[in-house]
Amino acid sequence: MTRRTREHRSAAERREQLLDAAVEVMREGGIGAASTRAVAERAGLPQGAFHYCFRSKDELFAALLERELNASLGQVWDALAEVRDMEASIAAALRALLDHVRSDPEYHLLSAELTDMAARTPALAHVARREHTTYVDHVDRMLRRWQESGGGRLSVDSRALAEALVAASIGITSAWLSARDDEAAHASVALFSSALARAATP
Amino acid sequence: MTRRTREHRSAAERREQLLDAAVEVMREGGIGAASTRAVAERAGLPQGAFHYCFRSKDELFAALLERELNASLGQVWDALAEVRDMEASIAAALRALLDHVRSDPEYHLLSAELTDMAARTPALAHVARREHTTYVDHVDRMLRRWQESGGGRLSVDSRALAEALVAASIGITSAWLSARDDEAAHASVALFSSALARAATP
DNA sequence: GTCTATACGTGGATAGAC
DNA sequence: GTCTATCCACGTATAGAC
Repeated sequence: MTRRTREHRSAAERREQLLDAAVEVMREGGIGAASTRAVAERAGLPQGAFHYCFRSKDELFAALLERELNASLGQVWDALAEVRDMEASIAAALRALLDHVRSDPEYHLLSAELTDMAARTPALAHVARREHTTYVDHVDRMLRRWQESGGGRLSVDSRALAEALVAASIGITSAWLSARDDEAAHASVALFSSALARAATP
Repeated sequence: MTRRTREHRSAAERREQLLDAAVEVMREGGIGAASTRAVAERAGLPQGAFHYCFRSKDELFAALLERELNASLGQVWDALAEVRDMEASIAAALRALLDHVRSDPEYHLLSAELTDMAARTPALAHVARREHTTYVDHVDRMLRRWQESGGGRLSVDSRALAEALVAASIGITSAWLSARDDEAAHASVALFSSALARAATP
């Protein structure tokens, strides 16, 4: 006497369920692996369910970008505001990020793929843009907080430094994902921390 | 009296023709758009032609990676060896790279996508790795040439600096592709040039 | 070598029963 | 809201004619 019908769930819940499933599938096989069938099956739903949660596959991608790209990688930068020594705090942030990437490469590979896709798709380009701006804003805020709470004074524009820190973190991440060279990555972290901290503080 | 049969070309030529077509198609629609049909059609060949030039689509991807990822972006770094002022020469290289990206964003978007794909695919991961290493090697060589030809002495390991320069260039490129913010990109170029040059020379 | 035709699978999306 | 069945377009690959 198995139950033939599924629990009744709200559309919103179903959407989340499908988005989670989409991430799982994509982590393993990239964006290309995320067919509506594969995603629905992973979510434990029949394929038809897909289309009363999302009008189309494109709609799922849009929702996914909104949800995932804003996923808080930001917190690795929070230490910036707290530690007094700029070099040490940059190094800590970059190392934390690198640890995160090394512990979950598939996710970061996916994240890169999603960013690419957003940048290429006219209808989604604004998401890529906004996400990047938000990220830089956050780092900028941490830098200004550090300054205001008496850590010291920056000799460069805080936003320019934030932009460079974000670029450095993307570069280190992406280099590691290609080469998987721990030593090289740590050397880059050290060099960037020392160089940027010295350039940014008097 | 139109000709019914096509010129007879060597398999090698056909392969190049298909690879060129694949790049064109992918520039416009990303990797996903490159079906064997689309590629063959773009090359002006019947779809069946695909399979006596490449055993499978995977084989085309492998060939494409070998050909495109080694495509010489390297030359933008050649100035490193020639200019005496380290900060100026780093800035020149990064600016040249940025100009290249701005003049052909689709190609660089594709390049990023190909790198991602290579990193994710076990059978191709070594290509991603080798390509990155080759790139860093090249920058490293330029730095040592600069040193040997009397430009000055580096106070850091040349390879570590090369690694950081490559990471910086990837980060700046990728940030620009997402945000399309010229001002931010130029600010990053300036900051990296000044910070890294000062850290690397006594 | 070159091309046509075709087999066969997969994917997105819909109609309509429950 | 939930699910099944199905349509149709597209994708890869192959067989075999020329």
